[in-house]
Amino acid sequence: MRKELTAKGKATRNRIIEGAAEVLREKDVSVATLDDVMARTHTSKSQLFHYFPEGKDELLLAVAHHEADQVLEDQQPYLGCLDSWEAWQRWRDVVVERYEEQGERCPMGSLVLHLGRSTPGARDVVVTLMRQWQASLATGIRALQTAGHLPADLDVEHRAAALLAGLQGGVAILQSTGQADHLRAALDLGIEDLRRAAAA
Amino acid sequence: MRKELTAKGKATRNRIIEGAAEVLREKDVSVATLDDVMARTHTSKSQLFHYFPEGKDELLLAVAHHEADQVLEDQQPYLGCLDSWEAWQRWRDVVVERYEEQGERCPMGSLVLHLGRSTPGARDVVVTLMRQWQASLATGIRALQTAGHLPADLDVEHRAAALLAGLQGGVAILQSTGQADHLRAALDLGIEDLRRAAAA
DNA sequence: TCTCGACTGGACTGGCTGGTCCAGTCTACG
DNA sequence: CGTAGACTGGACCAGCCAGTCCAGTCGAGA
Repeated sequence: MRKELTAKGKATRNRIIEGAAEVLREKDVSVATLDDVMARTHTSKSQLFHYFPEGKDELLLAVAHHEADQVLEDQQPYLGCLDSWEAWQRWRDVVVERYEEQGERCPMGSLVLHLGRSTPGARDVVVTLMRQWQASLATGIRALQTAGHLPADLDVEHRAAALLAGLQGGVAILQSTGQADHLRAALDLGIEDLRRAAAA
Repeated sequence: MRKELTAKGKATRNRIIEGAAEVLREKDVSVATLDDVMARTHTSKSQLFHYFPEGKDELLLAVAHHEADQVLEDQQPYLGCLDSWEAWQRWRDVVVERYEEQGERCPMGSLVLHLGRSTPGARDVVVTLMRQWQASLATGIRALQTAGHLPADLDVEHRAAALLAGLQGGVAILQSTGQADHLRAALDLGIEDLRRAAAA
């Protein structure tokens, strides 16, 4: 990642990343080849290695970063303002819709799984993503607290963690079985239980 | 899968499956090769293709079946008798322990992800596994109902689905980040909320 | 206009790996 | 025994694919 990238160079680099992301949304990492990326982005091998000297893994890592950003962005503006029960409901709908549409393909998941521990920094992408995600949920819960909808002694982080786990699991099951029931159940009951905690 | 397998043949076939399972517990599917399996099981290529004429995918599918059985078996006898709050707690402990020990490697997950839609029957393995898993949880919740610990009008399947999602998500996060916090949070809050439903 | 270095094209290579083939051994059974 | 067919060994093949190399082109700044 040198600085000496021309505007043109930067554009090409981005085109490669985005093209690769598209490819990975269609086929699994283990099946996707550099040739696929080349075809999609109208670039040659030398360009790929020009912008990603470390080779495939470096490109894949860049794509992972790109996709991680995308994941959170796709939930906006809802994820950013979870300050009422209605807002939570809307967020739930968006999440369900997004992942139902995405279907079984999960670039992030397979990407990081594939890079694994071999590539330093791969794990960090997920760790950061999860932290940010959970932080957003926690912020939402706190917003409910300050609005007086939830008791102040609620263990916010614990709740947020469980909710995120349910969401992730729902998505995982959706991806491996094709059924969204679990995702819906996890989110609905997660929110419902939050409400119940309010009553308690 | 012909019938004409000698006792010796069966033994070899099983040795291959179990050896392959071991290999996949150490390295990802996309990295594991038939040579790895050969080395581990002291077999030759011709044997692999003798017992799995369809090649690698057929072997992998057999391993997936094997692993799916293993997953549920590892939770016994606890998963089978969730008839008291203490039993649920013990089950929780076993699950957490099992997956913490297993660490980031998840043969089932990557296996099915890798086989994907290309191999018919691959998805069925997960679907069946999830159904059985959820059924066991549902049975446990019903046991609590009949014991009078939970109200009779509780939506059992819905609860079981959400719990399973939380569990799966916790495992997924554990595997991709190395932290078991989410798994613990999901199970603890899942059970706690069940209890709260009892009070309601 | 000249020049340097960023940028691009595409042929080539080397290793890996799934899969094939055939020759040889063992074993259940008549 | 003997033999058919299950079982085993390992050499060999072919395709794929990441990565290399070099010969160019383009463009910004002196």
